[in-house]
Amino acid sequence: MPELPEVETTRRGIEPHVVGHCIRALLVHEPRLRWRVAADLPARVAGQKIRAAGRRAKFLLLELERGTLLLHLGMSGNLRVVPADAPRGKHDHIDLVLDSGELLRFNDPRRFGSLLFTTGDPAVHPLLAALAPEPLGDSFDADYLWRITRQRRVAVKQLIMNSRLVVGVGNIYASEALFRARIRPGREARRLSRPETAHLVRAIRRVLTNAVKAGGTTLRDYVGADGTPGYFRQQLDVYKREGQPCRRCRTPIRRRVQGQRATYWCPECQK
DNA sequence: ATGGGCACCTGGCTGC
DNA sequence: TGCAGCCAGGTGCCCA
Repeated sequence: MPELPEVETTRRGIEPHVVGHCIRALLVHEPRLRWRVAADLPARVAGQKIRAAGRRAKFLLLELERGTLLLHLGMSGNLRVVPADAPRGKHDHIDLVLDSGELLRFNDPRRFGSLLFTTGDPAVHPLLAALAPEPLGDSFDADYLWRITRQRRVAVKQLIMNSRLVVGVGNIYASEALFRARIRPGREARRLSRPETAHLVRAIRRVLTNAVKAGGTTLRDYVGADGTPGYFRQQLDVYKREGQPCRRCRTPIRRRVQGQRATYWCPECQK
């Protein structure tokens, strides 16, 4: 699913439809998500105004007057703004009914997503507290990546997908960023040179930024808040391109499984 | 502390 | 056509 660019695209899409609006009702048609939706959640949020729509890592944060809704899209989730009378489809699990006549509709075939609520500071919520810096924020720089890679023997691809080290980078953009940085995904993290850590930081930031500009990557389930797909797929250099020629050197792109996830790279360009 | 593997769930696609 | 098997954008948890 949804990695940082898809979540950010969703956030930008829903923001103008929700901020300043009041929640009329929360309809939970299927509470069995990654974590069961609390039975008292509808009563707790009904009547509250949505103050802001934020994001932390891959979580969408809807800040209410008293508390914050934490929504995660999992692997296959999407959030759309639809008219209140739009017919429900398969896997439409949750509707947030707004006073505008629209609703936020959460659809998630695999139900790996989640909807949680906290009345405290969301930053200290157990699921957010241990999260690493944002890859597009100031604290994610070459010094930081250099420091956290020094003692680690894990493959660099697995390292950049570890949300305790850097958030937002999922399986697609990990492969893409490493191609851009010309680093092989299987390299031990501690073997990266100082210049390579700088290249990798720049590559991660550039790939994520470009993907946000394109509205994210749609492989199957993902659509933005207005129902349109993301267009970054056509810009992918390696992901899902096994056997196809590298866009730089024409060498066939390779695929292997690393940490139970598919990894793609160019054996010629990446060292 | 680090790292590996499993689990959670549904559905699309491939190949026999 | 049917069906088994594999694959998929995430990540918490358990174990070594």
